[in-house]
Amino acid sequence: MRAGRNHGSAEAGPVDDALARLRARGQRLTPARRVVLEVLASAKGHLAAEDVVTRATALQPGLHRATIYRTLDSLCASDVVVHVHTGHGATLYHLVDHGEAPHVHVSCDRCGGIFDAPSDLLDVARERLERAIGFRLEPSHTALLGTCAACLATTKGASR
Amino acid sequence: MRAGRNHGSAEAGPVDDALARLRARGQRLTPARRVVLEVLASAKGHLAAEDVVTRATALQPGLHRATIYRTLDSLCASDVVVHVHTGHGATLYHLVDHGEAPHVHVSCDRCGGIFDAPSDLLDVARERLERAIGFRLEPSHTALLGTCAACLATTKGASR
DNA sequence: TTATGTGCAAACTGTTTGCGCGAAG
DNA sequence: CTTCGCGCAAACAGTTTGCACATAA
Repeated sequence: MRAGRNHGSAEAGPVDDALARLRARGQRLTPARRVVLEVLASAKGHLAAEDVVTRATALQPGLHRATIYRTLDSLCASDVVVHVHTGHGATLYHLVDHGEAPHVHVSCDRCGGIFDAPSDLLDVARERLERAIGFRLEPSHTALLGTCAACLATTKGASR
Repeated sequence: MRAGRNHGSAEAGPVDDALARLRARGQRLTPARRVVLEVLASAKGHLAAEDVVTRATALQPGLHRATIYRTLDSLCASDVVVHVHTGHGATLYHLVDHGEAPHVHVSCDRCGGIFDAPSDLLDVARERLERAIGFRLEPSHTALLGTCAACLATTKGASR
């Protein structure tokens, strides 16, 4: 019998799971946080703070921009949510899914698409940096930039 | 007899060298561009656009912010200057030094410091990405994030 | 009851844009 | 002379902050 998607705490769903971890941290359990977590959980992907604002205020009108930024901040501080810098303006957020392998993010310069890559993608680089200059690389904190396959195909033939 | 710093076009200095390449591109040769190139050349490092604004307007008062952003843009388009996204707000610019090996940038989350790493640091990652999802990685377009040796030392003992 | 989160308005950083004048080629 | 760059003001995106009030614990 394989565990399937049975991980984290007690099969309660990612939101309740996250809420539980928040409470364990001594954090307050507010409607705003619940909503933000729900948005992140249902998005199943990477959202910019502004996207979270849009979706969260749709679920709960009156919820303020600033609150959401602060909420995302505190959720990150509690390791319930992680953020990725993309190089293009917006920081992306997503729920930490226990049981899901952490991954590295890759972003296309042209279409802005975000792609997931295996978490060990930067293992070699990490070790080299550590050894060479004592730098501790945080592989999933930055999205790597480049051009995705689809965009490359679009430009096929044009050298530049 | 070794070439020493004798590279690029005719030992004219990086600025004139860049200006020559600009002209070759059919680009106009304006005071603003000259000044921006001088700032970048003398900085010998990575400058945020705002830093360039400060230094350039010091050299030539009246030079406008917007002009500098546009200038940096066009210099990048002409491959005379390159930019790096750091994840923290500001994009960094530096002159393309012919003869100098291109390098990857690494940035410390805590102190914001920028460090150079060998250009082949991401070779493995680049090949894996290409093979796996056809993604063409641009290794020097993003700064990798993490914690530098100095900042790690500062926190020595504190687990978090 | 009390520390902590929230709503609101406003500021702030980094960057872009439309417009008309001016200067490089 | 014509095209391209420049100065200016203004807007823009993304995010942060100070303050007073509300509320989870």
